[in-house]
Amino acid sequence: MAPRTSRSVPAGASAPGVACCAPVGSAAFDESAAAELAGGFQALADPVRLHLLSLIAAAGAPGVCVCDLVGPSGRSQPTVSHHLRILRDAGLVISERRGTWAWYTVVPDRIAALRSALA
Amino acid sequence: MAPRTSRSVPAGASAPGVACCAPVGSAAFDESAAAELAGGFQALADPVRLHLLSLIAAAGAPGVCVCDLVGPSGRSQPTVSHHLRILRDAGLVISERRGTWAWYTVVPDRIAALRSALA
DNA sequence: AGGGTAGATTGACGTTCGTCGATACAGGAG
DNA sequence: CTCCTGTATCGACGAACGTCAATCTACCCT
Repeated sequence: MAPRTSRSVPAGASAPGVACCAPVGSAAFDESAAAELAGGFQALADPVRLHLLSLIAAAGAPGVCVCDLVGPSGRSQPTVSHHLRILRDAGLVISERRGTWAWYTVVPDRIAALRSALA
Repeated sequence: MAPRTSRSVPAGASAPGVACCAPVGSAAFDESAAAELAGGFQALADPVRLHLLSLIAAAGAPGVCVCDLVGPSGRSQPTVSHHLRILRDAGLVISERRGTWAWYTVVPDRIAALRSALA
């Protein structure tokens, strides 16, 4: 029993031990929204990126120069650039060139969107 | 210049255009905390797991039977079991056997902890 | 123009991930 | 006890990830 397709035991579920499969009800969000959110969380799913993001966020409005991120991260400069690109592609930070240097700033709205998804 | 080790332009930084590297200040969190958080976010970094978690969360206190998760996820039963194990290892859900079936419930505190990390 | 530096890109390597089929492990039904 | 069903584990495979050395591009300074 329990026809393994979507819900089973539609209403009854009174017999003890046969009460499988409560009505899950709302399927929450669709598949594209899940992929969207997962992409955001995937950008956070790395200690180095989390560290970089915290450093950028702690700098506030002026942002942080990449030259101040390579050292604390303990990774090579290309690796830091790679992670910053992932954070930027995820919409969590934005980059701006000021002269020779590149400055990164957080996107609070994007972070808030991910936070609100964990309601 | 900019000795690429930790912060650069230690004091001077007076010449125009040489003002790189603002003081990042607080290093936010240490490395082990970053790994801890990253592990939590990594569990969320998959559309299937996000979908499963939303289904489990929508069920509330009674939880959800696995037999009701395989269908909506669109994945095979072993794959669903694999993802549920990852969610459980991350502390986001807990599993309980009721007779033949396994029921999953969310751990609100753990989710709240991840949400608060996105301050 | 020429030199020097900050940052991004490329290519390669080993590791981890997501997926499934096959199989093993429960626990109820007869 | 013996079937049967729901769930977890195992093994394997292709894809994606994190990392670095080497290289390239953009920009400032002289």
